Amino acid sequence: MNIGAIARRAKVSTATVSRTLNRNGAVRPETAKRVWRAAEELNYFPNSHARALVSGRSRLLGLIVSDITNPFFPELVRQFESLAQQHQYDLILTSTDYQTDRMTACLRRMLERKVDGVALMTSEMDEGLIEELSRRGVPLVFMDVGQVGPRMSHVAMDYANGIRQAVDHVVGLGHRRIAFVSGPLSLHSARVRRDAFVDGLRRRGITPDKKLILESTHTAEGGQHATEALLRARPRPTAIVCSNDWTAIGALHAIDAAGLRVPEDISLVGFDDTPIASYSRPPLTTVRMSAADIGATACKALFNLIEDKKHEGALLRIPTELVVRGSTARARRAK
Amino acid sequence: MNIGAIARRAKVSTATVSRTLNRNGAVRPETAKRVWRAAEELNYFPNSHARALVSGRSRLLGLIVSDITNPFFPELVRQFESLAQQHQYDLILTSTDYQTDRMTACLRRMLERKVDGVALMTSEMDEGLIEELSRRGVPLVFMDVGQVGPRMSHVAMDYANGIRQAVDHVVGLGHRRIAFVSGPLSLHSARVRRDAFVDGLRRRGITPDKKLILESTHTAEGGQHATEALLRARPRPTAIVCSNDWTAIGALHAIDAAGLRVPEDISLVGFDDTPIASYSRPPLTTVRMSAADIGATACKALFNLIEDKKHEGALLRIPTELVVRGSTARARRAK
DNA sequence: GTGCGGATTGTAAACGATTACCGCGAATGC
DNA sequence: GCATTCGCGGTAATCGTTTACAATCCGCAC
Repeated sequence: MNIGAIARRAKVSTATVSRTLNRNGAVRPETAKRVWRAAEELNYFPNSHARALVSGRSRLLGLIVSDITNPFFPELVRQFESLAQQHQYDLILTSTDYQTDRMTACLRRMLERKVDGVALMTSEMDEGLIEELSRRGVPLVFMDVGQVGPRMSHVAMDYANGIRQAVDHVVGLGHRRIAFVSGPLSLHSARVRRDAFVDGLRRRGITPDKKLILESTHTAEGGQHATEALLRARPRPTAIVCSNDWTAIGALHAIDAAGLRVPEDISLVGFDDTPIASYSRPPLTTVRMSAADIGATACKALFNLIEDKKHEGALLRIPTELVVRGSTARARRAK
Repeated sequence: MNIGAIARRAKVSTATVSRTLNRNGAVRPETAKRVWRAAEELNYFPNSHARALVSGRSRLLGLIVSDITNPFFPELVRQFESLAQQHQYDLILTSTDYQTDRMTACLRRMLERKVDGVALMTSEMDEGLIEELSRRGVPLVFMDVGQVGPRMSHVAMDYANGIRQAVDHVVGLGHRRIAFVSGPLSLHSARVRRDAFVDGLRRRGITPDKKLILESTHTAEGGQHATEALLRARPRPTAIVCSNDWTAIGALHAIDAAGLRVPEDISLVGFDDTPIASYSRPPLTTVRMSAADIGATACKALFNLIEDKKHEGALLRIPTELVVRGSTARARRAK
């Protein structure tokens, strides 16, 4: 069931079959009809490897994330895939699991598969292979951390602004002892947020207290442990900003376990606005960074790079927005 | 940078290069060394399309799910992908978004890409294309709904048993008016669970009350609405079994909004044991069906089918386990 | 009748690998 | 000393497309 079989059945050459099936080149309508019918009867499906081999384009897009299990990603992947599908592209999804060697393997396979473009949102990098991809003209879109260059776009998230919004919000509510539960500081994006927190506090005339800034793991467990530690501080913080919704959920548990209440005793702010934020109790005040937007933006950026002859990359900013729900409240008068 | 370039540089033929790089065929060590060095120097990466074209195998696996955004899937995908990666397979991920035409498109693309196997967990099906895949000898693994046959395995989840465990648990706690929030009954798996609920009740000598069985959407919103309706029933149910953790979360909200408490006033059971279950307040009693297990089982089943010469499919059962947490308690003495 | 041009269609060369088959020299057996 | 075997490596066919180029057909103007 290849193009040759169709050709025989329709009594034409393989060239004509190809022309018909791809609707390019001129084919007399009656000839075309014969070809279509033959293809139909033989249940023909084109072989994309053969196609890719000769055309040099695979209609394959690579998407590399660190961990699909992180609740932030599914919506991103969904949007990305949906757009890719609309444009008849297939998606190769890989996770690095936060390991550099897996990242290397991923990129290598992308190279071998001749993907038409790669979007990546991970902190692990393999500079060598990235450069190799770039050298071979493979369009790249970095999400989170990255650069802009020829055939290289960057979807940047405005973490700094988001955290600043969070800080302004709780400061505006009268809080002064404000804690921050950071993600692993090995991650660039975590450092950015931590720095933005410190900076946000200073802007409002508050001297950050090192003891109130804890490193954690971007998980509920991490948030829980960090918060347990924070609650032992004296005087206790009256507000906690978390670098992630799930750490906030963990914090919620720790606070609950300590017999305190959110938001009456302690205000809590999350980050990302994943689905859990609206369904925790109380619902989380959080900073929205739309994963769907990011996925869609990245995919479109990739298409632009693929089609654009000028090969100019772009810097695309994802805005953040403070979503006030029930986990923050006015600070109680200092005792 | 193809095999020919390496051949020239190492002053051998392309055949020798291929033999060296694939470590099959006999090549004198010194010749091999020259080839490796040339490959290294030229930064060579094999072209998988050319490979696939001649070998007929693509080292590509298709994974089709209905919606990656459903919190049950990420862990499944992660496990599947991880295993695939270990075996040097790449993953093409597609979502059907619950639409049959997207399913058709997905399967068609799998066919064109000559994937070595497809695993699918969706309710949408395209019998025609499935059969086409099967006819072409593509191994298939169905999760959830499906059949066993030549080159066709089925990873079956024991929904019925899971629901029965849930029912037994609440009945054991003294509940008699037990409600069930079902998923959309257009889904086979939802019907199975609903039927198992009815059956479980009967086994314990309780006549199911139609008014206490509501169809919903497998989302938090759905659970919330359904529960609001349930709470208006008189006498009120004292326990609610949900067909999904997120509907249970929605139920939790509805109950809270009504000024009632879980588990004191109403006991609540979820299903799946997604991460949210342990981090809701109270933590959900739920039926665990390990998504990780399912993903791993499916992937292994696929490998078996790919390697097995006998082409025998298998039926693999995923067990369920009741996880008792804080959302269920003894029924209060009937007033 | 001849020549021209546009519309169709065919021939064959890529694309980049794998591999069946063959050739050649050296080692081995007798 | 000759045949046989084995180790190594080259030649060329093959996988299923696309596409440059050439060939053919047809209508039409002269």
